[in-house]
Amino acid sequence: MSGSCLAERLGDLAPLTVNEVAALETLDQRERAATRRGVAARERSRRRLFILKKGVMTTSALLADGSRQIMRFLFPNDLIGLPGLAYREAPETIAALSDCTIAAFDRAAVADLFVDHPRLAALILVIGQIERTALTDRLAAIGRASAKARVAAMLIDMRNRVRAMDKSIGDSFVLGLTQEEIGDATGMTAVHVNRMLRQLEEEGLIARENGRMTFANERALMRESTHP
Amino acid sequence: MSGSCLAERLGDLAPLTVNEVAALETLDQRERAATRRGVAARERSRRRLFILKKGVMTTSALLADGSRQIMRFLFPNDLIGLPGLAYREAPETIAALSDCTIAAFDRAAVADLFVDHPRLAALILVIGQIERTALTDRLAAIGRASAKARVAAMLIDMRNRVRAMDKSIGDSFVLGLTQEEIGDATGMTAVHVNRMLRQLEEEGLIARENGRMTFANERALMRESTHP
DNA sequence: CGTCAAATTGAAAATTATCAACGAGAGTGG
DNA sequence: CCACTCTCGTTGATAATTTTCAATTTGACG
Repeated sequence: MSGSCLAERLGDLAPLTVNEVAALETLDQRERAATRRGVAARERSRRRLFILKKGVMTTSALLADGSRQIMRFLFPNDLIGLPGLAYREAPETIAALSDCTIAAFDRAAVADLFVDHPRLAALILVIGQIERTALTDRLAAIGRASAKARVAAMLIDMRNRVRAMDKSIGDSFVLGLTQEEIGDATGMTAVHVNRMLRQLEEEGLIARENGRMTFANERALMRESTHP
Repeated sequence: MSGSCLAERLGDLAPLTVNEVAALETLDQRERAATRRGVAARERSRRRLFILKKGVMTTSALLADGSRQIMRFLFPNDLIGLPGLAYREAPETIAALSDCTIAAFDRAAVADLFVDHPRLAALILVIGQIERTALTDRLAAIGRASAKARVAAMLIDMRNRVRAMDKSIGDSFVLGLTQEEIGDATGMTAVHVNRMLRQLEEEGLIARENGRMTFANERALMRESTHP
């Protein structure tokens, strides 16, 4: 099927009418590939709306002193570039963590879509609010939780998102992140991330072999993630 | 004038047509008062869209251990409850820092509005993204900046927002926050907030008398706010 | 005057960062 | 195939930051 992936995403939130699907399919969707570490940095200044079709990406902000804060991990079907609808200069830096495929939509065309199909606009608004809620959750975690709790929370969150794509995944999955990336997302040093992972492992909450992460005691891990 | 305050807010982003303004004015807007510390907590479960007309409020999340993370400070004309459009249970706890007046809109009526006036929907979407960008900025600050930098950044941000309401304000303003509230917003202890304020004062960046804050050296304060 | 929330301060403890070093594994060019 | 280099993970020692605990102090207010 050649269906629009935007239709697929919006359809997850609410059933779409045939008309709406048809309208979404008229959108010119331009595919592009991005390779690991091949930062799609140039996308920063463009104001396109993307959907990630394959792979994992991050959005992050670079700070004055060169440190980085990862804002969000993007999984297939995630929308990228919504803030670009509000700002001339999209403030997001986008990077691919693995080989990725993205589909780009013209911003103006999306805006036109809203006129004929206001319900689609509402769904995009809903997506924006869902993302925002995820951000506030992270803000609370980073602001108030201990380093170990933040790492535990990120592991659980990642597992849940990986599982959302592949229902067959249980408590073992491949976390395709370096410890530095985990640190950039949770606001701590790579070295400290290492120590926290080690602690979680020594306490029997997780196990690690190669890049594979296994939740040995998910209940305890969950408890740990809500610690002060 | 009895004009809709929602029209006022949206009109700040882009000129509205007469039709759009008229449509906004048909919205039933129910005024309500909230007093300092009189947490509008019950609003948590309701799914209303509010506009703050007078006073200052906060949205915050309460964590498992009783600590609090302030997500956002709300000033007059700010929209409250957008996330409620996406979730049955709005995850925000709203509290009034001073005596406030709010205007409530029915969520369903707002949704109906989108059908006839898609451009208004787009503007609401823009507001959502602006708020979101503010959140990502705070996430980066809390995740990566030092305590002193976070306090400095918050002071500057607050001054800017106060000044946005009252152009006559220069580098001296009343910061109506306790040090504990500053701590809840920046992710640190009230005691440490105190020490950081003291340091900023001793370094000649700010001055304090009663509740009044004065930027003695705004340039240096700005520099401090972008520190690692 | 009594009381209460908020601000302030010092001392000690806990958390997290920094620095420096080493090892394992993956590619790469000779 | 073998150095070689590079990134990533790991670890220890030490320093810096931030929290915690425990008093005071201050100012507003009934």
